[in-house]
Amino acid sequence: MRPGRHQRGGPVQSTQDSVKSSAKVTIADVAREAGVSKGLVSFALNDRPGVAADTRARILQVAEALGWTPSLRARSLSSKRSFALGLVIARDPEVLGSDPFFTSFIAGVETVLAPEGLALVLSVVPDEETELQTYRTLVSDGRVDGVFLSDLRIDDARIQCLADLGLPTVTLGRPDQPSPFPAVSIDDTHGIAESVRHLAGLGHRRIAHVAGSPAMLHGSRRQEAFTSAMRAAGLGDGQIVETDFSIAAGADAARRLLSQPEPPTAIVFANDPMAIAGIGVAQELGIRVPEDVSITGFDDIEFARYVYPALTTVGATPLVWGRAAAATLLGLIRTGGADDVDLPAARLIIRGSASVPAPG
Amino acid sequence: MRPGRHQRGGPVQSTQDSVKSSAKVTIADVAREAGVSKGLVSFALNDRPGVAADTRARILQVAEALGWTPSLRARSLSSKRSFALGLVIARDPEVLGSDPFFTSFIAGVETVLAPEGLALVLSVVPDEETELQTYRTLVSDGRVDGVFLSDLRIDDARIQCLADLGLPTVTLGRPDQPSPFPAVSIDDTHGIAESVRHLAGLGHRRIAHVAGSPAMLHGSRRQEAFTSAMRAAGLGDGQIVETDFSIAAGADAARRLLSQPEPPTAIVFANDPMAIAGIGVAQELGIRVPEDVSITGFDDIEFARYVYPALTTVGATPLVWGRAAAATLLGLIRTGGADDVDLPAARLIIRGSASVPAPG
DNA sequence: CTGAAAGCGCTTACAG
DNA sequence: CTGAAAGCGCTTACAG
Repeated sequence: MRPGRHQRGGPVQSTQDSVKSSAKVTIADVAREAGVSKGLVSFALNDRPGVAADTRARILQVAEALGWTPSLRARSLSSKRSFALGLVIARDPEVLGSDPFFTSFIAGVETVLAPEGLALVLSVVPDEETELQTYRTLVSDGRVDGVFLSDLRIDDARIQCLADLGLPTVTLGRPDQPSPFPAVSIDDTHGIAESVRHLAGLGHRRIAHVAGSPAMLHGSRRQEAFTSAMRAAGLGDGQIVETDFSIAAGADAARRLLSQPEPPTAIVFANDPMAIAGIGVAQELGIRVPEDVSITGFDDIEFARYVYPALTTVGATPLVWGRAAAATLLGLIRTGGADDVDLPAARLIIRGSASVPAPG
Repeated sequence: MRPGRHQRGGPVQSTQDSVKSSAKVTIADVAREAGVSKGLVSFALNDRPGVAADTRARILQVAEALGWTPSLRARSLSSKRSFALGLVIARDPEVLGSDPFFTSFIAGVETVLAPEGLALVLSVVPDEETELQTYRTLVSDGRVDGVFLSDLRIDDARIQCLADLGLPTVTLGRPDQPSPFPAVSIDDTHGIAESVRHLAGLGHRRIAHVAGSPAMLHGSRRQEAFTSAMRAAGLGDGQIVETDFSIAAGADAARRLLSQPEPPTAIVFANDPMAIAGIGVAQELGIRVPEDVSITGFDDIEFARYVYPALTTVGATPLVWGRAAAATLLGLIRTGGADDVDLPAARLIIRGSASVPAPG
């Protein structure tokens, strides 16, 4: 079949012309039909006080009968709202693809937005400068009524930027600086500490950590959690290799750690994709998992259950996080304030990739 | 630290009041300052003919000086456009998370939308009925000027729905029915055929296929490609297990195939996540990859390079696809018509998971 | 080539 | 509790 040229409204014919004609009903039609003013229809629609109960009922009934849907565009212009929330993701798309966090997070967000008639505007940008520019454009275009701020960084410049823009924001996690925005957080240090204790309990002494980026809050926080858990277990500081959270960097780190004269007997990875790459590297080097080296991850992505050996990891709940963040942002926008939310800590899920170290 | 309550505009103070005051500049200010009518400013902004070159230059210069950004909301209301494109994804979020297709696709879309000042509205819905309802809402709200239709299905009801709604659409792949919409496609049958030929060339005779959902166009098309390639190689029809493309189903299928008395010596998986699960299952069963069973995938997700053995697979290019689809949809919206686009066929990428079968 | 005016479809004070 | 009117900030025929 050769590529062809398509015009709008081609071979497939519309069978529902009623849809199109009914799309033209306006508030004026409803007002006339109900015998009231447009203003009153608006009041009834928006549940504002000052409309007699029976009048309101009649208005809503007429609206229903006429198939009236208030024009979002007109409402936006006059009320200066956009009925949409924004999420800007600044990551290399290649890296992004291997991290299922955002798709689950977005699915969680949608469960609260959809029933409210709100939309999600998504941007994927290559770097922080573009991200800041995107926020400015989003605000000057009036595209969104608020945004989610993810992947918090050390001294995150985006917080001041969003505060300057006056854009209602919810941060995913608590920033390391004064922030005017509510934070929806999940404790991830607990899971790292649990991982270390689990491995120490199995008898491991040389435990290494493949950390995420120290410039990112969850990277540095997990690294700190690792260090203090190691000390608490009397195992010293433990060897640490920092990465940018990417699979490639995780594989490199694993290769470096396992190629040493005295390699660790266990490695705690800061996320699942790196841990899975770590399993691959070990196998490639002829090092058995978990007999020769135990491996743990973080996130519990779906792959974790299906690689071999199945990955012992910390279970994050991005869907729940998305739901909570959306509810909080909505509350902030509607009431002008919102409380911080602390989600239940992520817990260790024990599978096959960690076991007692081989003797010797 | 205890959760606290946040008000808008808290401790962080705005340092750029100019931003806020300049946000109030309207077309009337520009018109007055430039000594012309609002209409003429609008004409100049939109590059419409009928404005003297020097007048246009003066207007744009004044606009620049005043820091005027035309109000998207006002433009939307009067021009009946929304300056946004939509993507609705109907998948289980868990399954979605393991498939990096959409994040890369979206990144590709963004590269063309951002420079045009257009936004992407994203919806993740649980099922087809909700998806259809989402399109209707998108249209009646005037949220988007067009949408991308992905994951094409056999007898896809969404095409008629979108045609009825009169919503400009680009389909990812060519539907199996008359469609009024341009299609942006990538040939994936070629890659499957290449996989079969590669395996046959290595000496495999018993080759199985873990197919995707037969209700989905790319699932059934890849399956047909497998069958005809097998016949062309004189290897019969080959054993086929159908799945829903999920990792879990892929693992089940692999387990079933490999637990037979006379298991296949090679398995062609319809996507990478299932193939990776297949490698895991084989290892779990003590079956060596590729010595005892060769495995190939489809997509070339990032993980494919980092599992062990690295996955021989077919390289898809979702980023390129996103770019082409966005360009096509834009063209359709602006000119009322657009040509189909055929992207270069996905090609086989040879890595370590497929080799000559063990003798015997 | 340019201006004055109506219109897009709502919301929101302001009167009564 | 309800109505009449102005306003949100653009675009678009219609005149000239």
